[in-house]
Amino acid sequence: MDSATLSARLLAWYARRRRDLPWRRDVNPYRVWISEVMLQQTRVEAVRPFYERWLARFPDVAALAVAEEEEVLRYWAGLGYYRRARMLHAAARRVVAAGGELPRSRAGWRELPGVGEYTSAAIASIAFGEAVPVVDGNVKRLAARFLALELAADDRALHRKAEEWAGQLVVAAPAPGDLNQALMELGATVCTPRAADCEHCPLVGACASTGGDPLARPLPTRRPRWREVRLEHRLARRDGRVLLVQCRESGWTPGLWEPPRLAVGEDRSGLIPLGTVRHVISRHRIEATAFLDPGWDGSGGVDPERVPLSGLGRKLLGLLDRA
DNA sequence: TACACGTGGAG
DNA sequence: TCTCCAAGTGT
Repeated sequence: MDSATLSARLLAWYARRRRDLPWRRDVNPYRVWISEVMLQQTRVEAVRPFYERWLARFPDVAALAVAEEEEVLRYWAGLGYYRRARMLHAAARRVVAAGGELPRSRAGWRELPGVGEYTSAAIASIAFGEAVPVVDGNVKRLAARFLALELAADDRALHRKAEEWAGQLVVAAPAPGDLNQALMELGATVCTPRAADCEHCPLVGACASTGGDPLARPLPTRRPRWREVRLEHRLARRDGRVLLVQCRESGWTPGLWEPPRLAVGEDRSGLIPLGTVRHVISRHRIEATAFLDPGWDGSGGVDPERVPLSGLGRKLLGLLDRA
């Protein structure tokens, strides 16, 4: 089956089955940009509320550029991969400093911090109709199954094959942005990692995995080993304020806030064990024990509503509320 | 280049 | 409970 036919099938399926998502209403380059960055390695359902709040507070690139980083991070807190927010903010400031016009081409977008190979192609195709393929996890999975490629998800060879395959489809499509979104939508809803609903797939028959075992591809990747980490934190509260410190630039969640860690060997006399929380960051499994410091003099106190809390910080403060 | 970077949902 | 992994990017 030729690319034009496949593209037409995908577009027809997409027109019928596309989900109603906030960033698919009132499409403009800024909104597409925000949605694409939020969606990096993040599920649609997780993004939805963050996107709505963000757009209400930062409706355009100018509003984002003039905001303080602390507030930007507060609107991102809970979404994860916080570097995305800081790069988004830096990019907005750069755009505004250069006159306020957002780029109109893939190459222009690619120069902005936080906008890589995938995101530049997504924005250029969706917001400007540029016929460039997107290669995300969905497209790679679809390509592996459609072309019956015995390659692992993290294999660069699969990335190249997927780009080539999607490239043929997107140049054959009258609406490149919709074609790209159709591929990703298909991967997210019909041809998922753990299920393949071939009955409802517009590519059934043309796909090399039809009647076979689509779930066998792409091949499994090797996982990095978990690292167990034990931490101890000092918690204190006084007059509605709590003891918080800002995470270092070199840490897991730079710029975010959490209760300070107890150094190894630090004096624990006078501290009361509050409990333990578990938290996962990247490949680290953290077990954090909280100690209440009833003698805190209030110095360094922060209103927890006013700063972006790390996930671990949020869990630790939860122990404080129950104490 | 391999690795670091978050979080939460699904099975 | 546990593993996998989601519309990636930067170093």
